[in-house]
Amino acid sequence: MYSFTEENYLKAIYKLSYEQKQSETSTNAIAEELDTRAASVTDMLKKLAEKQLVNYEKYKGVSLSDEGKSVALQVVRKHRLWEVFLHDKLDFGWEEVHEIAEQLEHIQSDRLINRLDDYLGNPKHDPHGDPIPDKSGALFIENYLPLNKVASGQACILTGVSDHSTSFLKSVEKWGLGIGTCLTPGDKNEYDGTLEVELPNGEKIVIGQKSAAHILVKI
Amino acid sequence: MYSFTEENYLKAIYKLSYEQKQSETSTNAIAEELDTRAASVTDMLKKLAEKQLVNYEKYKGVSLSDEGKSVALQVVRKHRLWEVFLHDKLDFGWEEVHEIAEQLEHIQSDRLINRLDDYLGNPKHDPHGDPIPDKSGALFIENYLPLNKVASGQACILTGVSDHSTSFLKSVEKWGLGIGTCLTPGDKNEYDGTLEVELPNGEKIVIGQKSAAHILVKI
DNA sequence: AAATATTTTTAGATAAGTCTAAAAATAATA
DNA sequence: TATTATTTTTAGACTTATCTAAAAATATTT
Ligand SMILES: [Mn+2]
Ligand SMILES: [Mn+2]
Ligand SMILES: [Mn+2]
Ligand SMILES: [Mn+2]
Repeated sequence: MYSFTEENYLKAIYKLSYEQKQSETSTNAIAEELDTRAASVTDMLKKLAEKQLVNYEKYKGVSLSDEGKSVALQVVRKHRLWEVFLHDKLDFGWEEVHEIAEQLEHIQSDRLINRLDDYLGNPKHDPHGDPIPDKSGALFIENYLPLNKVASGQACILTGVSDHSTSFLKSVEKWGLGIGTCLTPGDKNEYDGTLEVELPNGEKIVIGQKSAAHILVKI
Repeated sequence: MYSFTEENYLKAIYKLSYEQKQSETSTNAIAEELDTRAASVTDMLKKLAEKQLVNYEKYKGVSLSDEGKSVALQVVRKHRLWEVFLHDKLDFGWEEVHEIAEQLEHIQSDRLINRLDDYLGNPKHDPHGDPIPDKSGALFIENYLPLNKVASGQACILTGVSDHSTSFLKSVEKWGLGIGTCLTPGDKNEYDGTLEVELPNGEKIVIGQKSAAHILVKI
């Protein structure tokens, strides 16, 4: 239906709008997200507007139309379900699944993705804790809290990460943390920003401010 | 490494060479196999020759180089392993798997395909009975016999099909046949070419000459 | 061998997606 | 407000893959 490239643009616009918490996003932001040039983005935005997938006015930013958002959510659904498959069935680490899912998310077959969903047991989250849209594109959004906002002594559960880079995911794993781990933040070093965190086994680890901001938890 | 399109051309040349039992194949045959025009094929053959993937001389046909054959076999491996996944794990019928595998065969990740292979239990054949090349591209070719060449009364086992069209596969299924079914050909009607075949439960079915030629068996 | 038919290749165009460099619009600063 | 900086768009070119129509080469008939 829509090309590989069109799907990637729609997904990028969706992601940026979501992260920036506003429906409009900019040409430059899209270019950076897709590792391409602003001129290429402008060209594509014109095509997407032509096809009514985005609302676009020159110099005034762009937002997804209903149809565009629906396509983007289907791509996100496919991406996250394939990540679950790679992680749960093929034993790939959570730092490895994203790259392969970037390719698999473009396979066109509703029947395939719905059967995969069933085969995986209709998971609600991907290996990074991100929610998986259902068949109709509905997404249940939970407001998770970054660990650095949690009060000292307040026990909480790791539910996701907001940085998917390999280096960050590997260090989270090295600390012995993963989705579902119970954490209790302790003392914060006001000088260098590091945070002490207690694990269920009583062990205490120290993590930097930046890491604490990308570890999402629920209380 | 190689584009979607390049992979499809290499696979087509491999398939035609294999079917025609000679390494050389023609521009027109490739055009028909890929549902494109002869002029497009000529253009692509020049590019593939440039990249040393095929041996090509104007007006003299084309054959795969060692590297080209290796790429083609990897694509075939991926195609057939994905067909097994779709059939065995996601319960797709053998008439449905090919179309989806045409997309999945282009996913680039050696680690993925090798893990998938292990996950599926290193199958030797796809749902149509076709052999699956191993990691190194080695293919164990068995000489199966079309059912119409089997002597009357000689029991044999269905091991594959040489036509993958939906209509044929559906009719084979309707007769209650599948990979592994034991068959005993009986009387052949010399007038209309139909063949009587006995099944393990004693039931007798009648199939046409064309179908009998596309049902492969071993004795 | 000459005429005809078929196959294959070339020539020139088109579409999708990308790029650089320059121009235009908008935003920030003095 | 005028100047400067940043962002965005246009203009024109390039790549990959495709097409039609015409020319060239090869194969088949008479
Ligand atoms: Mn991902
Ligand atoms: Mn994810
Ligand atoms: Mn197939
Ligand atoms: Mn097959």
